[in-house]
Amino acid sequence: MTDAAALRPDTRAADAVVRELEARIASGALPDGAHLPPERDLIDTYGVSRTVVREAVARLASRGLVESRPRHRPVVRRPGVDAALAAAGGVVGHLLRESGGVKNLYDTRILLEGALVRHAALQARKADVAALARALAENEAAIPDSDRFYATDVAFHAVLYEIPRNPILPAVHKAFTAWLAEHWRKMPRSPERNRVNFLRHRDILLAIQDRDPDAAEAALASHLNAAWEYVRGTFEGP
Amino acid sequence: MTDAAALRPDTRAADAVVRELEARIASGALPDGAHLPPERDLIDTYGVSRTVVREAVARLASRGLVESRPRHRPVVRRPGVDAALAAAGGVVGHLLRESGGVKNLYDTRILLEGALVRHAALQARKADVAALARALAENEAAIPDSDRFYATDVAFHAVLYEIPRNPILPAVHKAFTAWLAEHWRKMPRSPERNRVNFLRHRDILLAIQDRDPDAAEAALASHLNAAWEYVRGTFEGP
DNA sequence: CATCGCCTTTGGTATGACCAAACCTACCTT
DNA sequence: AAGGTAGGTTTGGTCATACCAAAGGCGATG
Repeated sequence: MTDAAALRPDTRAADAVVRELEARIASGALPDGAHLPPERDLIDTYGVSRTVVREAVARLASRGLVESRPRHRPVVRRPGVDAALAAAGGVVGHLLRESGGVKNLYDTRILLEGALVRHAALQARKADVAALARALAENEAAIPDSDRFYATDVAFHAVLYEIPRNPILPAVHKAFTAWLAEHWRKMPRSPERNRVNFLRHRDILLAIQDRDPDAAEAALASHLNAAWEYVRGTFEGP
Repeated sequence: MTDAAALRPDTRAADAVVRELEARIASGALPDGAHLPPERDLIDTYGVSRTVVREAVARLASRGLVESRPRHRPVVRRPGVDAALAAAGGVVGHLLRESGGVKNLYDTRILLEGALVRHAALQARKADVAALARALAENEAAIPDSDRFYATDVAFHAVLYEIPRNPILPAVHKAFTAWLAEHWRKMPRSPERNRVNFLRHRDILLAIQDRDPDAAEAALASHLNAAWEYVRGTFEGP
């Protein structure tokens, strides 16, 4: 049965199994949430050794197609945008340790989020503005509690990523916050500081309500740049 | 995200080896380009079985920290932004097959690239404008040859991603073009069509030279949206 | 009916063996 | 001496088997 692999220059038998399982997942034969057959079943299904099966499953797991917890059956996960970014996450962790890595990632975020607020200012529907207002209200209510404030802060920005209704964007936001969270936790927090950030958020919302993309972008840039100044000392010099 | 599993302690011996090797790579003890010690050496270095060593190496490979060709010694690759996006690439391939996947990715590109041309209009240095002009000239020269035109087209856009001097952005561009290339190849090409695209590129450059971000963004959006209309029929209906 | 404990299943690891490709070295040819 | 070549050695890929420990199912028990 391994002869199927012999046709391709695939010297690795595991790749053949990966493709088989990939196809079974894509075709729905292995629906999302189901768990993979036991390794010992796959052995005689594909006529390969357990070594190969295990390597194949490991590859699927690393690509986010299955989720394998230590002593459990791997669970099929139809690939989502999250999975793609989670796959990238491993390397990103290293990149952030390199000099300037955090800054580069943060700058990228500013660039993208700037475009988002412009988009919001031009395209946001009533419901979007309402969602922003709601998030802002919760943000204000959380000013005394720094932990809760951080959560509502993230939530406010998250709304911006949802407005274009492109599923890639919320996933990118989740990835950004996850990757940067470690550093942001070190940032000194206080109700006064929270209030400043809340006011910036309010400025952004007001500019969006005014349908003024330039003002919205400016408010956002000033907000994010200020936050950067506040945490930069955590990793690098001047 | 899926890091919920990260809460649990590593019951896997392989993960320990992964961390060891990761550290050796990050510390430079295993410099970029060097190859990993033979599996049989790692066995007694870490006192584990070959099974574990092999699984560990496979994990490193899937994270892009080492590059393992079938019958060769794995080569250490210090992680770069490319590696991160390459890791995501496997899943993205599946996403693009889903309905609307290509559109979502392309919209994200438009959003980001719109921000880039705005940035360019406001911040581009003389050298950047010169690079754009050079890329544009090559683009024009390639109008009769559709293959070469495609290459110079990509190169022109690439310059936009280089202007902010943030290494993440060129990598993102490479990823975008790689992921979308498959579909773009199906687009009908012709010198007339090439000329239209060249003119759009020229509009973008002119707007940047005029330091007019709104015009630059408008030109880019119109350019990319037109391209989309041209290829949409390839995957989905109206 | 809920609970507890045993037994089976199943993933994680360890050995040891074999093959084929890649690598290296020493020898031979020119 | 330079170049190429044959043979042995290294090394990754695969297989088979065995054992362990945790997870899950099943039945006995209170």
